[in-house]
Amino acid sequence: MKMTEQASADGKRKGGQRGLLSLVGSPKSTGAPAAVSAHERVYQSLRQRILTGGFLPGRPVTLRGIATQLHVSPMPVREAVRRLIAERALDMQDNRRVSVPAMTKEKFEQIVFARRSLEPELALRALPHITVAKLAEIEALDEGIDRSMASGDIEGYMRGNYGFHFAIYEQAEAETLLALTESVWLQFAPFMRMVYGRFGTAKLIDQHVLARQAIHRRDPRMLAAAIREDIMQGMRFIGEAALKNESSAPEAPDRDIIA
Amino acid sequence: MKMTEQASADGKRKGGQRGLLSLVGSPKSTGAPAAVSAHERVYQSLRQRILTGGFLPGRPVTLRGIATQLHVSPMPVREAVRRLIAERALDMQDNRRVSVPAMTKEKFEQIVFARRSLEPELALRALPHITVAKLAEIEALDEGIDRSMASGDIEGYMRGNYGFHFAIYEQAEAETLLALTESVWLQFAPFMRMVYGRFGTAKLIDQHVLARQAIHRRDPRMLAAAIREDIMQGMRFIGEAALKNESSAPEAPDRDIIA
DNA sequence: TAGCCAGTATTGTGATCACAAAATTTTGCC
DNA sequence: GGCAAAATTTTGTGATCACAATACTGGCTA
Repeated sequence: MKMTEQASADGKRKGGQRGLLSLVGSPKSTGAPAAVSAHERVYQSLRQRILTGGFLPGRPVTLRGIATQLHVSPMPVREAVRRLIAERALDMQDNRRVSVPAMTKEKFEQIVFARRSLEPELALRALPHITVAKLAEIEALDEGIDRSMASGDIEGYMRGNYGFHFAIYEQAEAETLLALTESVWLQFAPFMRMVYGRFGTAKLIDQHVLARQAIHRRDPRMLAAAIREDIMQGMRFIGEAALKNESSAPEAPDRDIIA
Repeated sequence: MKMTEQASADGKRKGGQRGLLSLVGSPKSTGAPAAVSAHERVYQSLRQRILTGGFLPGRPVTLRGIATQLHVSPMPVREAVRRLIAERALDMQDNRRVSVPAMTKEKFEQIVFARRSLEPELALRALPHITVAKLAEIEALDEGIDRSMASGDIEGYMRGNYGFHFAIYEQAEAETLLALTESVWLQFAPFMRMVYGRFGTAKLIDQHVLARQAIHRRDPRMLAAAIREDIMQGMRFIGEAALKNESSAPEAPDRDIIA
């Protein structure tokens, strides 16, 4: 964990400088060229990193550390981190230490429930709006996933999997439900990454083919079932794998959840 | 609910001062006496105000304005507002103008779906953990609601209604699902308030009695049904009332309440 | 060797300043 | 009088500083 190219570490600088750090984060969905704020770029960058498992749960994430890595002052980092804490992607302990929270059995089970409640519905709502061009995009994404699985590229797999699901869900025109689902994904992605890191992606089966077929046939019932099945299969794999070595969690000091 | 003892409104102050303004916000659930940060107090204050409909949708909420009202610098307000934006309780337009977002038909429908998906489940999970003492609390809350309804105290009604539901849901020991639900409530509360402001609370029927009976009888099925029914009845009332004068909202008078 | 304790470095928090983009008000012109 | 353009104020954003609380490190004692 080292930081290349320290900038802005020098002395006096006047406020309001923008436009540095031009190629860090890509906006979540649209390709808007508009000038986004620094904290938005920081947010997107951290978000991407969380979704691909770039943070080890429990390992502290410091404002100044991120700031230096991203060549900004601590200020925009504070706002981005605060936002991610609100989305429950990050967690601040009473130490004031910020980190990706550890997974617990209870939390995991709630996440599965939330996914099952929300995602099939999103897919259902999306179906009528998925154009053939969009379907082609989705299929390309899925083939990328297969390549990542074969080559053991965990980060690529996770990015692809997220992309696949949300390429569908985003068509639902249901921002409110989508936002809830995004929060849920942010909460389990780091854990998913840890499990894959330990057990590899080789044993994974691509459950997306059924969903692709369902979209192609415009079959709502089949699509909802496929998504539901994908969730259950994937989460069961992760859950079981994690249970396997419940034994020696190096530093999992039985954190019960205090509001 | 006003803020006595203005502090820190004077000029120059060095950084890092805590502990002024000690009795503004009450923590969300626990009665922890710990020293909470300023932005936490600001957050709780804004949150309470949003949940009781203290902000008019669309009316801009300025950082410095809130800061002055709450006797803090703009800094903790920034963090609190950022957090509420992440929870979708507030919204920032591309003008950078922050306000409570307006309700749309689509958003409303998604909120109803989310509530139906999450809240009966929370009640179900809560049931085994509700002690008789807790039930007494819940019933007292409900009786407070009746009084508020009768006297037309909209803010009291809304606070009571929130209290009633979350007194139950908090017993579910399901923080993850609870957080999702809280975000949903933050999104429809201001709209709810607007509708009640126009049509009053007199026509409301207290649907909570069934839930109270279900808890008393320890009947899970009945409890889930009662919650579901409460959601549907309440949301239908609001939805229909709002449809009635789809025309134009006649710019309600200036209300400046500090939670 | 293990345990503790002081000293140091690091971290989050809050305040304040500077600046650009908006919004708002005032002015100027027909 | 009406309205566009200019001047002013307000607002969000980012940087920097100060400070208390926490984490870390080294050396010391038993």
